[in-house]
Amino acid sequence: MIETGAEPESRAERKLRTRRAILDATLELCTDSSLTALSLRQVAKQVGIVPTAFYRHFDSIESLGLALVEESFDSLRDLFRDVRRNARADQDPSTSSGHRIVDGSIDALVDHVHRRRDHFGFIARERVAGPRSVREAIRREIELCERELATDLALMTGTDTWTAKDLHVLSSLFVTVLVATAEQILSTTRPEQEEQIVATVRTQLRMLLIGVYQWRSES
Amino acid sequence: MIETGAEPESRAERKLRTRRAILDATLELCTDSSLTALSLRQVAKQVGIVPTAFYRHFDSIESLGLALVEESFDSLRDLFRDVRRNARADQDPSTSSGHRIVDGSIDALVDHVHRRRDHFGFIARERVAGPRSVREAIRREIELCERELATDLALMTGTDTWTAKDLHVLSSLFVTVLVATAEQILSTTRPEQEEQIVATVRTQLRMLLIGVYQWRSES
DNA sequence: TGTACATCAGTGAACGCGCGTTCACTGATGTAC
DNA sequence: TGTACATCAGTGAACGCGCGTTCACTGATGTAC
Repeated sequence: MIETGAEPESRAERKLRTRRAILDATLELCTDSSLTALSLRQVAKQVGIVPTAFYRHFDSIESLGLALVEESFDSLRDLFRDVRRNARADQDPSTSSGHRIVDGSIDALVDHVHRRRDHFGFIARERVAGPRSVREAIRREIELCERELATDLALMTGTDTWTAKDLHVLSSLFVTVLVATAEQILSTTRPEQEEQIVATVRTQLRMLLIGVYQWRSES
Repeated sequence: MIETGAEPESRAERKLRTRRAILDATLELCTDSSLTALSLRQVAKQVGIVPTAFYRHFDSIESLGLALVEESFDSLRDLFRDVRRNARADQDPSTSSGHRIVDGSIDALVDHVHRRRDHFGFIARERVAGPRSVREAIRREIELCERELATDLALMTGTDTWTAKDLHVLSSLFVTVLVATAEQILSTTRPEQEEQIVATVRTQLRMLLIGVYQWRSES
């Protein structure tokens, strides 16, 4: 086939593009309010298709929600990857009490939340207010993240004597603080307020790290 | 007037009773899904009144939501009062590293969350998924709680040299963990899972307390 | 105490509207020969 | 390469239903004299 200026778009490509548009429209439409308050017709209207065309892509708003859980957690895992790379490149906790790892992780968090407000907002909201199946899917993904982070923490200096249980306990606390911080960043638009949030969480993690360095697991 | 067996109910009393029924019906109907997905007609049906009678009590679902924020935070303040009384009765951190205060506070949390699942669930959900005005009202109330807790923390042994800022930072971390724990308790029905949640948060707070006892505020 | 009037919580019909879902369809793209 | 047929993303009419809100109303409770 001879290449022409006008790109030929296959049926499959076009379908994928519409699917993408549905996902984007949904993220945009539920920035406040939640999936459970969103109608199929609103989504179709935003995308520019007739309501019935929606069914070519998803069974229901709920299954569309499950697809959004998957792609939102891709964004969350991107953040985790950045944090991990950051921490590996900066292994000198003895002199800094982990300050640089904390600062770097928070910077990464802020950066990723800004870049994907839609995904992080989606997780924060639907985690408690979405349809049951969506809430459960999010809970499962968060548990995966906690487990993953726990194995990372085991590689840090100072945690070599910890039990697996204690590692998971710490991991879960980090994830809780991370989620709460993301929620706070998302709920403000004023930069000086955001700086305050960041300064607060930085101090919180430093306080916590002091405890971590002193902690000895009970057999 | 002569007292009879059948109680005479004034118009005002009857109105209050209906108002109460509307509040209760709303809490029950939105245990999953959120206020924004709730219709005035659903509420009226549950209460057993005609939809238009709703307007005798509230302008809209949103203003009904604001009333529920107030009464839900009454429950939260009850919890805070219990925790405070508990902590005051048990002032011996030197020997226990605050273990007994932590344990007592967590017990109080679990107890109150069970007794008012509806109120705590309402706060957790509408905090991120409610109508804007409801979200804002909840944010304000939580900030009040944080400030209140900060002044309580100032009275604890060991924090006498802390800056006001650091006290608030710590207070906000406690509230974050408290909210997250309440959310987790609410999302499970299996007792053994709840024990696990409680054990986890107990360890988390103990780790944190070690850091707190070592913390020195920078001038 | 009795009467005449005011108040107001709750009623019920009606409205226009957006909802999810069904169904038969169109017409461009893809495939088999 | 050309033709005949299959696929299938998107269309558009139609359905019965629940929505918020309006309006004029009813009848029990409350109040003034």
